[in-house]
Amino acid sequence: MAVKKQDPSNFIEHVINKDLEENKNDGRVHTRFPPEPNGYIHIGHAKSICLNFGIAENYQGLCNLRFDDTNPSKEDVEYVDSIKEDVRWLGYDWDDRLYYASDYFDRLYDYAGQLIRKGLAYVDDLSPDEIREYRGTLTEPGKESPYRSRSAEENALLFEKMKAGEYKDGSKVLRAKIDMASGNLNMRDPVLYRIQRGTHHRSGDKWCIYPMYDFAHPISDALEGITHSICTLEFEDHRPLYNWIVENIDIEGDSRPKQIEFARLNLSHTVMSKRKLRQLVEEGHVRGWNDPRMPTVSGLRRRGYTPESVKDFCERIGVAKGNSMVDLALLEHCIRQDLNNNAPRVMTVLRPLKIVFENYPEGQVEMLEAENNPEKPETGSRQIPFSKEIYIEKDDFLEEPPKKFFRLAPGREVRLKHAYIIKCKEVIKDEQTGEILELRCTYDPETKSGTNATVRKVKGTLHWVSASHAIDAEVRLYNHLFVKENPEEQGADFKDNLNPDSLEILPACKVESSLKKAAVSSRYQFLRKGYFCVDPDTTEEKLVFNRIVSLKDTWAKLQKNK
RNA sequence: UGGGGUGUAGCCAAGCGGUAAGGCACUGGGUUUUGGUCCCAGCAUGCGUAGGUUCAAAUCCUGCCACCUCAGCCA
Repeated sequence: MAVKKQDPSNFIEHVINKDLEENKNDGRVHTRFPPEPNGYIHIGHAKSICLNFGIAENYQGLCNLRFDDTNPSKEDVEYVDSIKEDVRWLGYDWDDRLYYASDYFDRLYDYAGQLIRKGLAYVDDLSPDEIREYRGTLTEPGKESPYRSRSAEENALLFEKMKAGEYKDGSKVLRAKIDMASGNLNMRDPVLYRIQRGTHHRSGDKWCIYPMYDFAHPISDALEGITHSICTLEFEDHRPLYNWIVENIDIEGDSRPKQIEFARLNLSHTVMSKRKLRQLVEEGHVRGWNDPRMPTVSGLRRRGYTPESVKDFCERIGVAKGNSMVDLALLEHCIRQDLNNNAPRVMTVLRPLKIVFENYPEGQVEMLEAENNPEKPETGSRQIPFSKEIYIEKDDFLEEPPKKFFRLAPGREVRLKHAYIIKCKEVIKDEQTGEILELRCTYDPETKSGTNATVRKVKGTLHWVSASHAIDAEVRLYNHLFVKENPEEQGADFKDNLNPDSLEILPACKVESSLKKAAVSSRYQFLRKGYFCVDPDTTEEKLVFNRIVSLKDTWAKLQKNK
């Protein structure tokens, strides 16, 4: 028995509360997530998954996973496997309620027979082109097919022969007999079954006729006892048809599922249709469905997003009926918040610049204590080596520092995180190119972190790694996949807006040695840089990191606004 | 031009006749050995628009405007 929610958080929960008050569905709440296995799911699907499974959780109801696999020409087990993995990764469980529309093919066929006997469906011999012509237009009514008035007996026989494979693909269809003059085109005798030979990923070659979505979906819902069938806005004008099917078919039990539509998710700086995502994959603009730049669930996972952050995002964006475009910055906020609390900190240098300490003894190494996560003191600390030669970040040094630049410059002092205050004495350059090769600095032994002498304040603190102890790594920086907020605006080819700098590979980074055995998929905060995740491309010889998201950077913002 | 929807801040989004929640973004300030985090403050005399009803309207009524969506034997 479902429990009414006290604080309905969107219009769908209001509807459900009302149904519960009115004692509909014996007090049950039962939803379903019904993907077609014809591609990898993306964050828009995640919104639907969180909605459907979330409602089941909120109301102590149930949510099924059902594959809507009524079109063998487009579907494949590869996709059903990936979808199951992705739903599980998000943290949802369908228990024993994994269904396939194809499981219902026999019953669907029988229900079609029921409609035929009631005189509510007929076999039509019109060609696809003719059906389109007869359908009329948005403003003019359609006209009835000459085959519309066949007897129930004849229709039953014809439909049986369709099933038996006696007709060519596309030569006949089964249509509902509704209203060719309806203002809603979906009600102008919609096609219920088509002849389409092709091996189905589950039923094999058993069938040569397949039910259409509009016929299979409401019946599947009813058979599973779904109470609230949640779908996206473009199905709004299919609702009368959905109801027509449910009302004209005698389903065992008394289930009257209700279709409710909400607005699909649009995210800025990316695209969200399977067709376009497929195009990016097939034309090689990305490295696959799980490329870390893709908004697919598998892409987000490889990028390093946590399921918690994705679910948090789905909750924050809300559920409504107005088309909207959510700012990618909100997704980034969600993962930053999660990882700020949970990711261990490490020091890495992405673009190394060497520093030699003139006053540090040759060959000496000392171990310094570094906290693992200031947000979680209980995670303790580790020891990191300090020595005569270290690397700092190239852009943490400027020969001619502008105002408000708090980092290193000739004659200036900064603190090295967890270590000492240092001073820049000399800049060594390539005589030919003028390129800065290394810095000569001194360190102040009185200023070791954690000692009393640390009362001395300097404006800037830099991260660093000991040159001889650091290990090499490749770091992949990701930026927006598209340069425009809405890549598909005004009919422009979305691919023209692809960001040429969406992937930046830094092959020669220096990372602290504690990362040596970092497990694939583990996440870290690279101090002052961002959150990073070990990519599966990592091998014994080569560490590879993905940047999940940068840290907020007010200095960079200042520069940009100038 | 027919049917179905939607208009609340730069972006999402609550609100359901009693005088505009919250989040993101943005802007100031404080703390800080991460220019991170955290904290504080600011950010719609206004709810597409014009009328009407009411003591009282984002909420109810009427007209208008804008945008989305539908003419697959896809889902």
